[in-house]
Amino acid sequence: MPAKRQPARPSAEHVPLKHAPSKQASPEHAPLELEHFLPYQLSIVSNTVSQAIADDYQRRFDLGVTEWRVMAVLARFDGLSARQVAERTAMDKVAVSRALARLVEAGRVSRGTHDGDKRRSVLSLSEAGWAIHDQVAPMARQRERELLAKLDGEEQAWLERILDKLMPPDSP
Amino acid sequence: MPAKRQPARPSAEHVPLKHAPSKQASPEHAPLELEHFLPYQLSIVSNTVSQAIADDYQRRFDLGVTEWRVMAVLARFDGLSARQVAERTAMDKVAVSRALARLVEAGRVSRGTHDGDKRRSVLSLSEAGWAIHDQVAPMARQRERELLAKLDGEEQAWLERILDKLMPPDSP
DNA sequence: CCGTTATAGTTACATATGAAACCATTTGCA
DNA sequence: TGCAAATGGTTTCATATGTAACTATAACGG
Repeated sequence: MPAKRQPARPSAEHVPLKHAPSKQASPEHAPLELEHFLPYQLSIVSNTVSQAIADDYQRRFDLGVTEWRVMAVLARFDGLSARQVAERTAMDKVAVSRALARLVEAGRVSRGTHDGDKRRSVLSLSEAGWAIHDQVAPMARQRERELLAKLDGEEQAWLERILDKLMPPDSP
Repeated sequence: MPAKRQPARPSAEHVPLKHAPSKQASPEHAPLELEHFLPYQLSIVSNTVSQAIADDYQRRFDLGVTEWRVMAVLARFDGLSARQVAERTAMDKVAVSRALARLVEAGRVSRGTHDGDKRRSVLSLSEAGWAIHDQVAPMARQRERELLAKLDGEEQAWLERILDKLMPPDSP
């Protein structure tokens, strides 16, 4: 199956290579254009955004992303168990366990035991937890707005719709 | 500043809480709906997708995501230096250094020294590297197609456009 | 009832990742 | 020139994260 010839790849620099460029002009190596490869783009955009947001509260409150996520769901659903938190945050139970350890230690979350099932925990934001939450939540929203500001209204609507479709069908 | 009353949050379970739910019905705690929070969605979708793709080649070729990215850019741009690879992959130089260490060790990338600047390296995929590349690239594309298959044509077009806009303005 | 199996959560280990310190070389410029 | 500052890369260390093993409790089947 004779291969279709590729246009010569751009050579990065006009510099004589010391070592052989292996199969430089060889056929069929249709290379990925990373910067237009969807999973790559998603990863970049996601990391950039998350990083930007996290930087805000990370240092200021000594609060990790995972911890923040846990707090966010406890703000909406009081009294969840660790497992339920895991479901709602798309984190695995180990991550949740660790986040909770820190949060409880810091007095931001209170942990009780489920009546009638001593395995389960019953989790709530404490006063201190709420105080943090009420500062971080607006910051997060603000960052989201800044991100969306790069798009016009139509694009924003589509993005919302598209992400909803791409989200794995988990959280109830 | 007297607060606007929130509708009572749904209580997670119909179970008596042992410990006080702190400020259960307290006002003003407008909680984030994580599952509609853009950065969160991006993170989930991105991780899900990357994971799915990586699983394919990770085990089969003992090839990490970072290594694959390096290979992908070397497939397009032969003879790059490590720093240039870093730029093109949005990875930091440490990550690139490590990825290269493994790739060179595995004989998938050959590393020379730049004539006239002994600090710089000159990188190329080796034969073995190309062999891997030519197997992985189609797999990656296939996964991308599967992801896009969840969207109709119009949505696909918008997504592409939107991601291009959201991508940080780096790679030349 | 009692033993098996499942579930909630934690711990331990191994690997990944990021920041900063660290060489070597090159560049800029007094 | 020659020396301070910058650049390319690697190493080190501290932290994060994932997998598997483990503990405790609960549910199930005979």
